[in-house]
Amino acid sequence: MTTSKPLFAHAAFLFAQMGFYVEERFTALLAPLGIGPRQHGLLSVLIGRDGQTQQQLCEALDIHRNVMVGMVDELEKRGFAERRRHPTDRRAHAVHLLPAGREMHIKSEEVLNKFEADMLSGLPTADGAALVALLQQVSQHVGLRPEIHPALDQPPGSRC
Amino acid sequence: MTTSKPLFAHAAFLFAQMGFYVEERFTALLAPLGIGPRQHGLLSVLIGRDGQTQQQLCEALDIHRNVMVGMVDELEKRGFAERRRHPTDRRAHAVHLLPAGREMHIKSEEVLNKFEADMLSGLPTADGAALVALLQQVSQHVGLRPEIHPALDQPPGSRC
DNA sequence: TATTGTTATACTCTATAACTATA
DNA sequence: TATAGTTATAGAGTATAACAATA
Repeated sequence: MTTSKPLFAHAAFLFAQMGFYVEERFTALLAPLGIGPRQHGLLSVLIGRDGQTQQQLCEALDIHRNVMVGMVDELEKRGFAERRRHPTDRRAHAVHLLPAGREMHIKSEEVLNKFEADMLSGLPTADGAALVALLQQVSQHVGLRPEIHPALDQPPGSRC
Repeated sequence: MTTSKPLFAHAAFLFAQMGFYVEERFTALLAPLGIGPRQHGLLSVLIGRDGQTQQQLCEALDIHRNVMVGMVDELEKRGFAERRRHPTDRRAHAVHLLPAGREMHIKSEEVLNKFEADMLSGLPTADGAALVALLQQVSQHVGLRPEIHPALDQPPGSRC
């Protein structure tokens, strides 16, 4: 049997296709705010818990520590967060949200919610919820931790 | 109301997360065969219809024509396909599959099917089918054409 | 004048490695 | 010796523009 399904019938193709679409579209929608998807993700993690070290932020978002430097630099430059001395480890920085950062996160999450509503508006609401639930199950089943974006997962040895 | 859902509850995050995962994992699984996901996609399109021009392949996969040159170069180098004269347009090349290309496609599709089976093995089969159906609906609703990977969609003016 | 395929150049993103100051 | 943060350099991938042959 070698009838070779078309790409559109493949779950993997659909995942990759939707992944690229979301990345591209969300980037475009956030552009007027002057931030990108990763900045939004970083703000979200900081909203969840303030004062984390850059290392912890790296692990939460699965981003390399070299890249995190630039991301926190930009948060500081925009007045969204600031580096403070870590209470117990003088090597580390504690990254703290500032009011402007919280305001920006509110705006970017509005953009995100509207984007998702539009994206799923072709489906009955029950189906949209079912889709999210199924996605969560698959994500968990393949070993992706919540809150983690597997952009840089393959380096065999060390990371972050 | 500003309770800010965690990232893991967001459909957009889950799509992006799964998209990266699939891209990365499928790349790793294909590596022993010496090809990448895009090569598999190109073979799939050629299986569907032989002798298309590079331009048509560009449109089918939404890949820039400059990139397609290199991709077809590699197909030729590996003996998977060859450029022939187009029957009616002497500017164009007709890309034809060779037996080795068909064999490679069989192998790479086996890899893909096994990968997908593993990925969805945590779900009841009915749920897996439902997930694929929902993904297709959403993909179509947001304007993604079947067989098309929106990697390079944003350039406002021309493309391909 | 527009289109197909091609090549060259520039730019972005990321990976690797090294360095410092602490632990 | 190992870790947090930082910086610099090199590589992969992609976009832009230009070109020759043909429509």
